[in-house]
Amino acid sequence: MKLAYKVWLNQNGKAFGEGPYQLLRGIDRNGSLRKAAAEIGMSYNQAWHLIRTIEGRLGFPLIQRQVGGSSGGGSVVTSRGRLLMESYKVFREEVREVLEQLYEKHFGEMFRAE
Amino acid sequence: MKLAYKVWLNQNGKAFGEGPYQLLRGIDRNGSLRKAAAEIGMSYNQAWHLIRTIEGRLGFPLIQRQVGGSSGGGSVVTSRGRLLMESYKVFREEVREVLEQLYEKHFGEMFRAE
DNA sequence: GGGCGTTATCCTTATTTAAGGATAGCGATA
DNA sequence: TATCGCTATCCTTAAATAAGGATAACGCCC
Repeated sequence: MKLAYKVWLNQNGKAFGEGPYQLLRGIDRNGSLRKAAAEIGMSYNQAWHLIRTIEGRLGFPLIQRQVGGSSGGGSVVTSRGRLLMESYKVFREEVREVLEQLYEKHFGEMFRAE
Repeated sequence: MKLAYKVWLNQNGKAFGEGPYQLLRGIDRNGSLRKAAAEIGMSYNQAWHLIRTIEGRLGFPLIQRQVGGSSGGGSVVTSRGRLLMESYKVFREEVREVLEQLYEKHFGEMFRAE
């Protein structure tokens, strides 16, 4: 038995969460949405739709696109995107810690004896 | 913008969460799975499958069934079911409080100015 | 101007999950 | 023994979500 959870920002639907966070991290490392998606086992298709959708809900762009060019193009995380990404990074870690504590407090004993 | 989340116990899939909790509460009040389901807008079908599935995952019964009888039958929450229900009640409340605090801490400022 | 890899879309097909209808069986009680 | 409301299932349909193929456009660079 263990605790499971999902946490996300909501504004007319999911506006930011684990998926977008991982995607932004990958873009940051690779300079490419396509590569970032491949890296986390997500189809480019899905990744593209995801970023597009949540940008619409957030109301500001998370990445700056470069279509064409010597390397074919690429994407970089915007400053607001980076700010959100960094905040979420700390937030998710603190959430993880506190939820583990609460689980232990309320259910640890109940499910340890089995 | 606001925080959204789901928290549940997992053992070979969802083993307990908000849905089952509300269902147990309803059974406690009504003495009937059917009435409890109707009360929270869930079909009896779905409710029956839900209870059955999570009982399998938990490994112990949440309710005791009475098939037939003067009133047609009914269900009552078992003692272990009640224990789980009560623990979850407090757990979920503390989760709510702490997640609200963390959201405020990390995103309150970011999304207040808009 | 041709090549290349990326972004930008569209569209079709699976897969999963939700919804709901239908029906049998049960057993205390009147 | 007939009634009544509930549990126990099965089965079909609908809806939402995921998966993935296909293709156009773009623009630096050789």
